[in-house]
Amino acid sequence: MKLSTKGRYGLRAVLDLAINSKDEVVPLSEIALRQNISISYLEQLISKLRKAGIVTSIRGAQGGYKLAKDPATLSVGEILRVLEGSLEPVNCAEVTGEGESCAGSDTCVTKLVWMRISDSINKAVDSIMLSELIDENNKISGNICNDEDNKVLESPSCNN
Amino acid sequence: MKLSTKGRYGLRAVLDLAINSKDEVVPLSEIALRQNISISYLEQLISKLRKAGIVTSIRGAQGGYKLAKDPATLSVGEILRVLEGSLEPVNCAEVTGEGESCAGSDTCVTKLVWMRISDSINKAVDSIMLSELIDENNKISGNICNDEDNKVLESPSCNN
DNA sequence: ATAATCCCCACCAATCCACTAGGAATTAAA
DNA sequence: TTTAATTCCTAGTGGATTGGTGGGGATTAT
Repeated sequence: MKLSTKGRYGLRAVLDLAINSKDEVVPLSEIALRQNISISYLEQLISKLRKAGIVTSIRGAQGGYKLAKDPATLSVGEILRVLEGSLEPVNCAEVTGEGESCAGSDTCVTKLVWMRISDSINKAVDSIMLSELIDENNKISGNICNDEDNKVLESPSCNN
Repeated sequence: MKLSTKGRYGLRAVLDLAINSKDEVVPLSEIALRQNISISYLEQLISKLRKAGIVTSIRGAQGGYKLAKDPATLSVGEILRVLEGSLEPVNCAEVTGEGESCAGSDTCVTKLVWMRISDSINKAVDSIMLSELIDENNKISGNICNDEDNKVLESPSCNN
C-alpha cells in the first residue's frame, strides 16, 4: 500500500511549479535542482502531467513549464491519479467501476472492504486542493526562510 | 497503491475461518480449497496471523486453526496490518510515527497530504469489524446457496 | 549558429511479489 | 506402534515492477 516515487516526486514538482512560476515558465532543471530529483526522471513524470493537461510547456531556449490550472480547483487527487495511474487498493471491477466483474462477485464479501478503503482514499485526496498546499508552504517558509539572497538552504533529502 | 495478495488472501482466509469454524479447528487444506489459494502460500499468511494472536492452532492430525478473538472486536484493520506490514502510503516518520524524521521535515508540505491519506485509510479499516463481514456473508449466502448438499458451487476465481 | 530546452524511446539493475519445494515436528487414529 | 494428517519452518525462484540512466532528435530565443 505504498505510493510510488512517481506520485511523491510528481506532486512535489507540481507544487514547486505552482510556487515558483509567476506567469512565467520554469525550466525543468530548476525544479530538479530544488527538489533534488534527476532531470531525466522528472521528464517522465512531467510528461504525464502535460498529457493530462495539468501543466503546459513551451519548447526551446528559455522554455519550460507552468501550471495549466487554477490551484484552487486543482485537487491533489487529480494530480496523483495522473501520476500513479489509479489509487484503488485492488483491481476489482466492483470497486473501480471499470473492466469485467469476476465470477461470483455478487457473493464476494471482501469487496465491501475494498470499496470503503477506496472511497476513503479518494475522498481524502480529492478534498485537498493545490492552493491549500501553497498556503501551507507560505505559512511555513515565511517563518523560516528569510535568508538574504533567498536561496534554498537545504536540499530536500526527504523522499516523501 | 495496491494491497498485495497477502492482505487480500489473508483477509479471505480469516473470514472463511470465522464462518466455517464453530468452536472446532479447521485444517488449512479446507480453507485453501474453498478459497482457491495454494496451501503453501496460505501457510505463510496464517503463520503471521498466528504469531500476531489473531488465530490459534492445534498441531497434528485433526489439528487446524480457529479464530482467537471475538469477531465483534476484531477489526479488518488489525488483520490487514498484520498481513501487509503497514497501511501507510509513505515511509515518513511524521506520518507513521516511527523511525527518524528526515532533514527538513518541518518545512515539508506534502506530508500534510500523506497524513490525511494515512488517517483516512486507517479510519476506514478500523471501523469495519469482522462480525460485519460475517453478517454480510450470511445475508448474501442465505439468499443464494441453498443447494441440497451444501457444497461450494463455484470456486472463487476472483483474487480480490 | 549556438545553446538551452522540451520531447521521446530504449535500456538496465535492483527489488519485490507471489508463489513452490522440501522437510522436520507433532499428534490423533488405526 | 505405525501411519497419516497436519502444523511449522526455511530456502529458492521466475516474473513483474520500480526507479531510474542515456542518447538523440526537435524546437526556439539569443
